[in-house]
Amino acid sequence: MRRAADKVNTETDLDELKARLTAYMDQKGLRSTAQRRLVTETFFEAPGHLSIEELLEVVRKQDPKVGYATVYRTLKLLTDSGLAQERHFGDGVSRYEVAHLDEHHDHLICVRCGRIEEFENDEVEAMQDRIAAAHGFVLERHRHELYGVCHSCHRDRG
Amino acid sequence: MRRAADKVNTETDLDELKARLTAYMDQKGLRSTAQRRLVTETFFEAPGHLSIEELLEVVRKQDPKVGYATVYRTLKLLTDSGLAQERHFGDGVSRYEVAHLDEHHDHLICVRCGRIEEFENDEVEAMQDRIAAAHGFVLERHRHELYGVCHSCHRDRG
DNA sequence: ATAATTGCAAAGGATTTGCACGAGT
DNA sequence: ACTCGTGCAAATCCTTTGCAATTAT
Repeated sequence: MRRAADKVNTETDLDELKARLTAYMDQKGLRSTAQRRLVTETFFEAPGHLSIEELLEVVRKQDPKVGYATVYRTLKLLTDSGLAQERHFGDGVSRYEVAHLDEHHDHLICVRCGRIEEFENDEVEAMQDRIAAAHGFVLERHRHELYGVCHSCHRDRG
Repeated sequence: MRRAADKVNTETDLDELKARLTAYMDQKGLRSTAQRRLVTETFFEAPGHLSIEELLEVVRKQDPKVGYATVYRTLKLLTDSGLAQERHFGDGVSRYEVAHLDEHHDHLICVRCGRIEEFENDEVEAMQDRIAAAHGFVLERHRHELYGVCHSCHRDRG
């Protein structure tokens, strides 16, 4: 089990991600195009929690002709294949992060500067299962976000 | 401290809510109109987690001429005054619930039928404070949602 | 009277979709 | 060849806003 603090995807992770994507696309009869390769690799290598707009900006440095629709469609493909996860932090835009292959984590969001940190807590996870069970629910997933003021913002202006 | 299971607002709650709203409006120099009274009372008496559309539907049974904008604006007023809270459960619409005056709770959402239940767990709350502190955050609020299959959906189709 | 509120319709922002053209298999 | 993918623009969905008419104070 990796720790949530390991933010950067290693080269091995990247290979693993690409392999999974290829497998998924083969199985569905989908095609490997230059745009898809560009978008997916950019996404896999980028830091987490990007919006479509942010991702497109990076992508266009390589190929300025790529359109919004392609990025939306490619992220949908990644989400469907389980390699990306869509997140909403309340600012109206969808953000995506690479699905970590062997861990689960949640988020701390600074309400002043927007910085996003990750955390992971097995006790909370265990408690969630118990809560769900007590309500007769079979848990599939959850969302757990803590909003507050991060250390540097707190230092800077009380 | 009331329990999250007490879903229906009592008559006393209703009076308290109205009193707070009146106080807020007086202080801001806002006016009491027939539409506002209708929207706010409908909202206060309705079960939690309504979308604007759902609320408007109920409101229009009393007065079919009320428009979307009025409901949006009134809910904004309620949110600003602290009497309503806006929620997003991932289906693209904003939902609102009456701000409970003396409790905090989170949500369990059935991914099949959309049913929403509430839960409350002090241990989890305490843990959140510790997690935030460990990351140097001062916590303001959080979001904790459990998505799964509820008992009746599970019974009905596995 | 004065200023706030309403309802409509138009504008906004994010995301999706239709379609003709282009590219992968 | 055949089908899927792309890029553009138009369409859609939810929400906000401008404005003239209406209403509360």
